[in-house]
Amino acid sequence: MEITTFNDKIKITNLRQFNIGEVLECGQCFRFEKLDNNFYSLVAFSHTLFAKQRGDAAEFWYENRKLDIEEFKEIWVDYFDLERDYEKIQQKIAQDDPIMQRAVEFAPGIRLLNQDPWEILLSFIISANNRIPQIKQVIKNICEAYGENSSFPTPEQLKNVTAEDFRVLKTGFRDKYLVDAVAHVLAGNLPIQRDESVSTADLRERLLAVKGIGEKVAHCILLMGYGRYNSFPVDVWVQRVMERLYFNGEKTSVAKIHQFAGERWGDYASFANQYLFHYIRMNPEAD
DNA sequence: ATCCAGGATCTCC
DNA sequence: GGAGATCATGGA
Repeated sequence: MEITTFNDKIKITNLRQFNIGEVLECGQCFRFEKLDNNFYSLVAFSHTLFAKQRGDAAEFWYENRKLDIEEFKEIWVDYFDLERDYEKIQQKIAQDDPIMQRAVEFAPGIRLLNQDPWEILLSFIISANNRIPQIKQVIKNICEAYGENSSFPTPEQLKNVTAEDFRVLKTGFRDKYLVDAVAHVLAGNLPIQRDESVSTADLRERLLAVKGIGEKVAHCILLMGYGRYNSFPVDVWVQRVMERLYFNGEKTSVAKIHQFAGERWGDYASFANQYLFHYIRMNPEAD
């Protein structure tokens, strides 16, 4: 991977295991728009980034100002998880596993984004029993209503927002859950930056104490917000693909699926989860 | 029109 | 622990 700059853009060549479309559309993030094939805009850290890819080369730039190499390395290399060896991960999880091999080969350009825990917290509360286009719309509504320049609002900025206020933004029955999440963060019950000194078990307990966060959403937040890669969210899709392809079509409890994922994939379970989720969602009849 | 969505909660057993 | 009803919203 080589990073260079030209005009006011960043150019990366020799990109491996990275596809901007697969990264953004595999269900892990919500603030992005597809502008054309292999051409997207996305919002993170109060910045709108444009990204265009062709083969193993990609360009990244801002709309109104220069994106230099220092800033790209400071912010976006970590965000896109570009320093992790995904070739090794893919080999490891797909070894002696033809099912996982197919899932990886279907979208080998997936990367697990390092996203803001606070934004992920609210986003995945909103995701419960919801569709992705609607999740995106609700998050956009919240950003435009309370964020500075339509960036994701801070806990402070949501301090006095009521359930009724959220309801206007089309959150539906999740309005009170969002109020509770804001309160938990403002009370200091939940760290809103990645803090490796807090154990995953402790974080999980703290998350489950928030109304609207159950087992599945907690795993999503641990995975995408806090980077705890042994997390394994089990939604209807993952349950379906696990039962069909790993449990011989038999109905299986979430606890048993967690045990299986932990034993088979360990600290790479989250990567396996993301490949599987995207694979079954794009190929509902897959075997 | 009825069903359903990357679920969670409440109730009841 | 598990089964069933309910929860807003909007698209098919």
